[in-house]
Amino acid sequence: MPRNPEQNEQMKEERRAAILDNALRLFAAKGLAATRIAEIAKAAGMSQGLLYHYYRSKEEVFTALIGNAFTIMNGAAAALEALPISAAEKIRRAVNELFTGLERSEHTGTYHLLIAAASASEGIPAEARAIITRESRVPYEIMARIVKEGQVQGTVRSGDPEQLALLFWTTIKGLAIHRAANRRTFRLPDPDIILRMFLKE
Amino acid sequence: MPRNPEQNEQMKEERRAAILDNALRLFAAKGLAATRIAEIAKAAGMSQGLLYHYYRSKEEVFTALIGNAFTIMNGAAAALEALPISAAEKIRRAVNELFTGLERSEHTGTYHLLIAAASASEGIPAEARAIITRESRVPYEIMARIVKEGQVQGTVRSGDPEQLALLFWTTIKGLAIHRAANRRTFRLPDPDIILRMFLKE
DNA sequence: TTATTCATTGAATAAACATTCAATCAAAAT
DNA sequence: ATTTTGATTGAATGTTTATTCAATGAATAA
Repeated sequence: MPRNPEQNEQMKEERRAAILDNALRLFAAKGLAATRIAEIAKAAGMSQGLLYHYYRSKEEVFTALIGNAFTIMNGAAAALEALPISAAEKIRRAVNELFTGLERSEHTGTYHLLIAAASASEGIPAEARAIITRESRVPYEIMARIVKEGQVQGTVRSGDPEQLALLFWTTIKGLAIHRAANRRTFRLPDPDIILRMFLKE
Repeated sequence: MPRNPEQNEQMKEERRAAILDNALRLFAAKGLAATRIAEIAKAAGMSQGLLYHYYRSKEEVFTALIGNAFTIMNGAAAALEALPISAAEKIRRAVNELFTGLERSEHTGTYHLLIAAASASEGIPAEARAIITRESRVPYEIMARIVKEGQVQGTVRSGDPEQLALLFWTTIKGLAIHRAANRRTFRLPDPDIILRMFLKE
């Protein structure tokens, strides 16, 4: 409809966003193979044909989402690491912010679920697999550095930093997945229980 | 080939087992929708037609696996609870046995992954969903009782037993999924780190 | 007005796949 | 030997679904 260059560009962005938002929800809930292009298009309020005007295939939509997921997650992790606060405080804040994201049903929680499912799944697009291989270590590495820093500062428990970082993220993943499976009844546990694994008391 | 009644029955059991074993691996790796009946049949060493002689549909195979998963997991949890040992010892043993299962790539680990993915996924067969709804609380309830028992015995940390049980299982789930996504590089962390969440030191 | 440019649609196409089925085959019973 | 029984096969069927495409519409430029 619009030909005004700026408006046009903005509408295209909105279309793209509508596709990605709805695809994220559907892919996270049902997986790549079980999600129908027709569903995504309908949920995004457009015809199937138009969706193909914006993305070349279902796989391309999926891959775009995987890219976004890591941009957001790894960006947040990097921002956390850069904060001018103690390592122990970084860990506390990480748990609290991740919990807040899960509680509010923000995209973040859904992204976590998408990544967890995609990482474990064979048969995802090669490009998506490449992104996962390249990016998925980042949060673990960042958390391992924070742990090491905290051990130097004397506030974080001793133990292999990589193991502690692994447990940090797998615990979060486990909660995100459990929440997805139990949206109705899910209540977040006390963050202090998790922090016990990492912080001296 | 065989008409001898016992041999016949045994071969049928082997066929069924071959179907279920291979379907478990494939469903856990790719999900229900992305797994092809042709793949399962080929992996199980039989024609597609024969598979339909044993199960009416792909969904029926899937549902059978979900049933088995809970039979095994909930049975193991119940057996653990019944052991004549202290609550703290039960928790230690649970972590160790689950870790052993994960380490050895036994079925148990794959079942955990299957259940985690299936629970979070919409679009699984109604009967499978019903089994999940009915059975999935069991391990949480058992662990909550063990925690409560341990709190009475003074060896388990204070805190809402249900929250502690939730964290116990979501942490295990998170590790199982991470392992599935990183078979090559995965190394189990020190069990004591997890036990810190639950046991007094 | 008319022409042009793209977003947009919905139906057509073609491939993938679950499921069915008619035909074998091998053992055991007669 | 012949018949019966049930496992087994592989090709045929029909449905579902991703993808393509020819046609439409709406805004600007000429």
